[in-house]
Amino acid sequence: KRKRRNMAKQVPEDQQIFKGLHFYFFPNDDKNPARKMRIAKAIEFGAQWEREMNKNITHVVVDKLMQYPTVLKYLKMNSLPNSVHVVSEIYLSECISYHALLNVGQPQFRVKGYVAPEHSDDPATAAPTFSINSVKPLELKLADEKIILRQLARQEISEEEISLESATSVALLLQDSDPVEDFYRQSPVNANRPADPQATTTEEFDSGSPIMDEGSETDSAVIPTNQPIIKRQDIQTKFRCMHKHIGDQPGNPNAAATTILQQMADYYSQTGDEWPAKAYRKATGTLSNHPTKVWTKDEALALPHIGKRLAQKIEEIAFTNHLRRLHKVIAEPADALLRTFMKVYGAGFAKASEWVNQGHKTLDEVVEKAKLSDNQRVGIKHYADFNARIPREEVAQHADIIRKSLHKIDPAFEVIVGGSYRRGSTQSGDIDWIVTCPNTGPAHLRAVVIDKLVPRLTESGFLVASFATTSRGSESKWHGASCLTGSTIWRRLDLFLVPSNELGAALIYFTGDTVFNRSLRLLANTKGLRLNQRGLYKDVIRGRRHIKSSKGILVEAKDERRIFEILRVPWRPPEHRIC
DNA sequence: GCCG
DNA sequence: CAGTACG
DNA sequence: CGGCCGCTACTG
Repeated sequence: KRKRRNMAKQVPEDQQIFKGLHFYFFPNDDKNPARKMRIAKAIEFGAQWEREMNKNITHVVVDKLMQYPTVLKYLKMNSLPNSVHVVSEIYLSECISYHALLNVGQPQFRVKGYVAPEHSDDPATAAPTFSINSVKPLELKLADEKIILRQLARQEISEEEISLESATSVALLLQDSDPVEDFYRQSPVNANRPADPQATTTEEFDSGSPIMDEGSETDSAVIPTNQPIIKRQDIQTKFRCMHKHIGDQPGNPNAAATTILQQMADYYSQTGDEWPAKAYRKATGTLSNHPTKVWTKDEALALPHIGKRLAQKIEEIAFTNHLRRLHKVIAEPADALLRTFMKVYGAGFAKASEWVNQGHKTLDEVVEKAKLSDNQRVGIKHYADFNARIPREEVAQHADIIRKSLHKIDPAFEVIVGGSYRRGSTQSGDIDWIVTCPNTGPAHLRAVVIDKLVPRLTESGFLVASFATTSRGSESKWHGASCLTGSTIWRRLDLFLVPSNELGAALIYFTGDTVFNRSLRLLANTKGLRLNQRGLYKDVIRGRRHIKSSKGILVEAKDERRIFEILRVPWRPPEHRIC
C-alpha cells in the first residue's frame, strides 16, 4: 500500500467510490474555489488527482463551460485514448450523490464537442470498478442500499432492525409502489375527501427531487431512469414520526452539520424568529437520522426539510467543518445576554428582550430593578437549579415520594413518569408525571391530587414552589418544583392529571419528544384527523374565529398503540421517539 | 428556514 | 388578550 | 404567498 501524499481526509473505504481512479481536471488546478472543492471531494471519495497528463489517468473531468476541443488544444493532442473517460464536472457530484459510479456515457455528463468512443473501451486499461457502468440506476441504488446497511451494522443496530429496514426499502424500490394511493385508501376517515388526482401523479412524487426543482433539462443532471428511486420519498415518510429516532448517535457521520445547524436554530430563536429556528431544527433532525455523511448540496437537497439554502450550508460544513454565517452571527455579545435571560423560567423572548432593552446586564440587576412576576422571581432565584440536568436516579427518587404519598390517599391511583425519563434518558431537564386512576374522571382526580396530594407534599417540604395550578373545568395540571430532603437543589416538576379513558393520548403527549408530537399531529391533520393530549378526533371543523366549531368525534384516546395504528405510524417505543 |  | 409554558 | 401542533393550558 502506498502512502498518500495528500493528507486530505477521506471517507471510509467502502464509500470510496472513486478508489483506484485517476482524475485529471480541466483546468487542472484548484485556483477556482468551486473546482477546488470538487477536487477535494474527488480525493475524499478515493480518487487520485493527477497533476500531469499521464497514462494512469482514467477520467478527464472538464469544467462545465469548457469544450472538448479546448482541452485537446491545451494538451496539444489530437485526441485522448479511448480508455480515458471524458466527463463533465457534473459527473462527480452525481456519483457522490448516488454513492456509486454512474455510467459515464449518460448524456448529461457529456462534454461539449466530445464524442464518446463506441464501446471500444480497452477492458485491460479500464478500471475494474467500471463493470458497474453497465448496470441500471435501480441496481445502483440497491448497491447503495447495501452500503447503508453495512454502515448500520457498524453502528450496532439490531439485526432485526436492519432486515426490517432493508426489506421495506427494497420492497418500496421494487414495486412500482403506490404508497400515496395506500395513504389515501387506507385512511379511515378520508372517504369523504376525494383523493386529489394530482397527488398520485409522478409530478407529486417528483416534487421531492432535488433535480426537478432546478429547472432546465439541458444542464440539470437528470437521470431519466431514476424516477422510481425518487418515488421512494412518498408523502408520509416525510413525517419524522414515521421513522425510528434514537437521538444523536456517538458516531453520527453528520455530527458537524447537526451541531452547527442546531446553533443556527438557537440563534434564530434568540432573535425571535421562531420559524426559521424550527426549520433549522427540523433539518437537524433529518441529518442526525441520516446514516451516511452528506457531502454535496444535491445530496442534501434530496432529504426532507432541507431546501436549497440549507443544502448549500450543509455542503459548506461538510467541506470546511464550519459555517461562516454562524461565526459572523454568534460573535454578537448582545445575544449572550438575551439567551441568559430567556432561560429564566417564566420569561420568554418578549420579557428577556425587555430586560435587555432596559439595560440590565445581569440577573441580579434584573431582580433589583425590574418588575417581576412571582414565577419569574423564583425562576431567577433558582436559575441554576432549573437549568441543571437531573440524573435518572434522582427522578426515580422523586417518583417514590409522590407515589407513596398518593397511595396513602388512594392505592388505586397510578403514577407514570413521562417526558425524557420515559424515553430512557439518563438525565432529564425536569420531572414529568402522569397521574391517573381506573374509571376516574377529572373531578375526582383533581380532588385527590390538587386538593389533597399537593397540599400534603407542600407541607412536608417536598414541593417547594407552585407555578401553575389547574383552575376550572376538566383539564388538570400542576406545575411547580420539588426538593429532596437533604438537598438544596430545586427541580421542575409537572403533574398531568389524566382520566383513564384518555391515557393513550396523554401518554403520547407527555412522552414526546416535542418534535415527535408535532410531527404526529401534523400527520394526523393530513388525514383529516386532529390529535391533542386528550385524544384523536375526526370531523373536526376548524372554527373561524369566534364562530361555533365542532370539537369533532373522538376516534381513540385510551390506547396509545391504537392511535399509532389509526395514523398508520409504525409503533415507536418511547426510546425511539427522540427526534 | 421549508413546503405546498 | 399576549406571553409563556408543556410534550 | 401563507402555514408551520394543540378549538393545548395557565397567568396577569
